[in-house]
Amino acid sequence: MFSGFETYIKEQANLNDHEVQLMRSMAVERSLRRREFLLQQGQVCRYKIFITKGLLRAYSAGGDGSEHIVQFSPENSWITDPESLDKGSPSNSNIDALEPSEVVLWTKKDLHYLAANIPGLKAYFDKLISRSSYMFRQRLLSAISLTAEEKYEEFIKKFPHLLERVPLHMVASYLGVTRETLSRIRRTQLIRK
Amino acid sequence: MFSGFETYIKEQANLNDHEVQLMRSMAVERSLRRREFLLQQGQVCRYKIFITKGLLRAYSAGGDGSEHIVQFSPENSWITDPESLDKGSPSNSNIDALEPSEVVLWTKKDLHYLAANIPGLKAYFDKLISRSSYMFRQRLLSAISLTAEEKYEEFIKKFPHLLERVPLHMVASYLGVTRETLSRIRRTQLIRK
DNA sequence: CGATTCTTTGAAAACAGTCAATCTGTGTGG
DNA sequence: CCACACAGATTGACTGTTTTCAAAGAATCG
Repeated sequence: MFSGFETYIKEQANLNDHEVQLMRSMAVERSLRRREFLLQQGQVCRYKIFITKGLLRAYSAGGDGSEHIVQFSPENSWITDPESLDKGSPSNSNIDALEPSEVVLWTKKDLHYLAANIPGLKAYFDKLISRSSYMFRQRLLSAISLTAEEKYEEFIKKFPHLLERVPLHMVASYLGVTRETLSRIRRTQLIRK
Repeated sequence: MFSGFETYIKEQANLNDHEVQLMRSMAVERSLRRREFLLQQGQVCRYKIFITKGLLRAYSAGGDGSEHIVQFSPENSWITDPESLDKGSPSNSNIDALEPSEVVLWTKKDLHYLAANIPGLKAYFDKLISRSSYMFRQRLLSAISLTAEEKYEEFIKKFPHLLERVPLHMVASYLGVTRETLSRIRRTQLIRK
């Protein structure tokens, strides 16, 4: 529902009531069933999505059955394919719901209008982009510098709550290892104690 | 020299002469010797750096001798630690010159002033941040989904020119494999032909 | 030239992936 | 309420890849 978003955005950005109403007037609310898609590889991404409830993920699927998860997005976070949305190019990502979810979404056109007319929103989006860039840079560094076990421990520290909501084979896919390897890492950690 | 930057920025952003002069008035020009540092791990990053000539890199060093290269920046590109610059937090990156280089740099304070007073520059910086975010996202995906050999081939396709300017052990460090592994990948590629 | 940096190679060990089987818990339909 | 299907997690045996360590061969710079 929109009210969840309203609460959130008022904490994060400096918007007056009129500005929030403007956002509401362009927002689309959707409920998602588990496994429901909001974007599939090859399509052009048309929305920027805010999650008010539930859990979504963005992932890329290889020709074989392999899936590589780029992002988990729980309630009070955003998800989209920024490059596809921005350029109108075909996405190489899928976005789907891991839990029954509630989302609010806007089209690119409306976002442009909103950002151009609500300075506080523009500033907030700028901050979002920066943060996401820092995060990917940091995660890339981890990917090229840490062992599988270290990556797993970093994941636990950063997202302790996610571990309880996401099946382990998806954590493995997020870390870039197979589910079997992750399972063995967890076993040796148990044994060591 | 600044003139190299001036040529570049006039192509990339919509700046009038007065705006370019404003940028010049706040710019610091520096010549760098090979191996000279512009930032070392633990310091707060104070500059955003434009390279007019030469080649710089940003990398993170582990307690052992390991180095992990996050970015190469040749002439007509930017380098900094965005998060450290932005937040004033200690950087976990080093930035140094791989070739004798010429750079132009600005402090955070001056950049804010410039971006706030030159709309075209702000738009250009926004685009830079987006691009860098797309790049890291893509590179992360490659890091968790490709084999070492595929990553090497992707690197060659994306930066054919860099291969001639960067020692192979640094390419290895950028890809997240050891120099020995990269050497063996290259050998099997030769044999296959 | 001499020193340093860079690249390659070999052999052994550590690590991660694959394939196949089993085990667990959950939820659904009969 | 039970039986069964299904998704998730684990395990073993095996294979393949990457790292590590040590050494030596090229290339480059001053």
